[in-house]
Amino acid sequence: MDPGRNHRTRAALLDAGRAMSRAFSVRELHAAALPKAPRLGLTTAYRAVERWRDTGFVEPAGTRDGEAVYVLCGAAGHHHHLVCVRCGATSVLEGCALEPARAASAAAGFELLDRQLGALPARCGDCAEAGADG
Amino acid sequence: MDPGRNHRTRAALLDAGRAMSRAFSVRELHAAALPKAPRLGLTTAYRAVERWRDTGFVEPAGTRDGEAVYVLCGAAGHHHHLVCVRCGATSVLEGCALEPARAASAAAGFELLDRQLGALPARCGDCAEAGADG
DNA sequence: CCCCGAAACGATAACAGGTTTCATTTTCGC
DNA sequence: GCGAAAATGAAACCTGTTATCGTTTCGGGG
Repeated sequence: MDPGRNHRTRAALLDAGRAMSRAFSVRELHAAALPKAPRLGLTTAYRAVERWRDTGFVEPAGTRDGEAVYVLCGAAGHHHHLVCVRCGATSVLEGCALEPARAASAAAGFELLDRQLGALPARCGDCAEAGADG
Repeated sequence: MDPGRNHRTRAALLDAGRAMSRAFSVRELHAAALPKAPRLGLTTAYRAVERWRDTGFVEPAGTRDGEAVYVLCGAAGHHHHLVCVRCGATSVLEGCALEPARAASAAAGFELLDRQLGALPARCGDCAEAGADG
């Protein structure tokens, strides 16, 4: 995560991004970085996330209320994220729990694009207790 | 799929929907039904898909070029669809190939919401040949 | 066959997320 | 410091989707 030229703005966004412990939207990132970069514009937050996505620092985790959300992706090897659709809490599935699905897909003549399934919708323990069926 | 009151419009949309052999957007459905219902408005197509989704006749299959797309969901039991992200071709995975993933998720304290994974991104054989890596 | 209330329709406007534009500001190499 | 290159951010724009609202269509009862 080279901030490139040392723009304070970019550094503030990077700090805010690193501090994210759950799935976050661009708007949330913007709000989180705002205290450290008061004049931060939403456009720049979008550009930062775009760059992070290209470099693999984050990956898309679907949408929440119509907004695209992302998760930090520190690990390098093949893995998948579990993302609580309610609170955004995340967990990592090491290895490839989708291998059976991939095999079944191949049998059907399709190649499963599990790369695009980097984030799997789930419900965390806390939210399961808190109720609201789904 | 009760067309409810026999509105020609609704019947035309239903016919067009049934004829869809691949994942389709609302706009595509609208275009497909237009010949049989010349004055068909886009709003009505949106309403039809909404109703179909509520009744389980179709299910969301992600987005393509920013448009939400849907797949027919004839089968009733637990199953998943494979959807080619390139051409929209679909296939059905009977049974639950995601059971291992579900088990792994439970071990991490998360409940995998495989209902929300009704459509899995994939690449069909034809498009795999046709090239364009992904 | 005609009338009536209810439901569905469809043109338009409103809305929201996301992207693009472009003038201004910041940074880096000299 | 100085200038070029890159980054920033406010605002305009585009597009998919939803809400509004007057009009049309349907089915049933007289």
